[in-house]
Amino acid sequence: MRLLRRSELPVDTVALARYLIGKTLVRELPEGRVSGRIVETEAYLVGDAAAHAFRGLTPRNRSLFLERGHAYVYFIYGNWHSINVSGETRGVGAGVLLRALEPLEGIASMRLRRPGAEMADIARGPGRLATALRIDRRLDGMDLCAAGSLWLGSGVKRRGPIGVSVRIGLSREVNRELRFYERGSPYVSGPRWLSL
DNA sequence: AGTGCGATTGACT
DNA sequence: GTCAATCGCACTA
Repeated sequence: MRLLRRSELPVDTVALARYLIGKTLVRELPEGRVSGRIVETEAYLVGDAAAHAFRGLTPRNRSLFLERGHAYVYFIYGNWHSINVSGETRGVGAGVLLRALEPLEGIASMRLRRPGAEMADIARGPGRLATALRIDRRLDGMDLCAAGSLWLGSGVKRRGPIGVSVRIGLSREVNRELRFYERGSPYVSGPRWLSL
């Protein structure tokens, strides 16, 4: 597993959302490395009414406007964090929501933060993923293409077919098929019929 | 200054 | 399957 270079990331948010399936998200913690294989993503595009960047740059969403490959971490529902990877050039607000991981390294560490969770549930869902990797707003704006406490790594296994569906949990733009997932993976979130 | 709600989760029926 | 929890942020006035 090696650090992905920014030049390897597609210069298009939809292409990036597909590209990230099968790649890894790596978190370096004092107790050791925690990592997982990305199995589910959603793209949030320019002009997309469901996107946090839709109404322009604000203090909260500014990381979405960074050069592709930076982290946008936000706090939601008073309890959870979610992480996006910015997807366009500097000044353009778009990103890829990371929705689920297949745990690879540091599973014991993840379990400490996800007590009682079944293996498949440890990082299934954006809030759970962030909890498992101890991701919070302090990591907002971090360059994921640089060695540090959070970074994107190359793929570690052969990739299965990628499925496409509508995005989960939205009240706007509900028909756009911008969710991508690894078919057959037990680590993918959402209702089963969405992941066939 | 006040209001409404959200890219969710976990507990409970 | 249903639903409350919980609070930062954007928007209105």
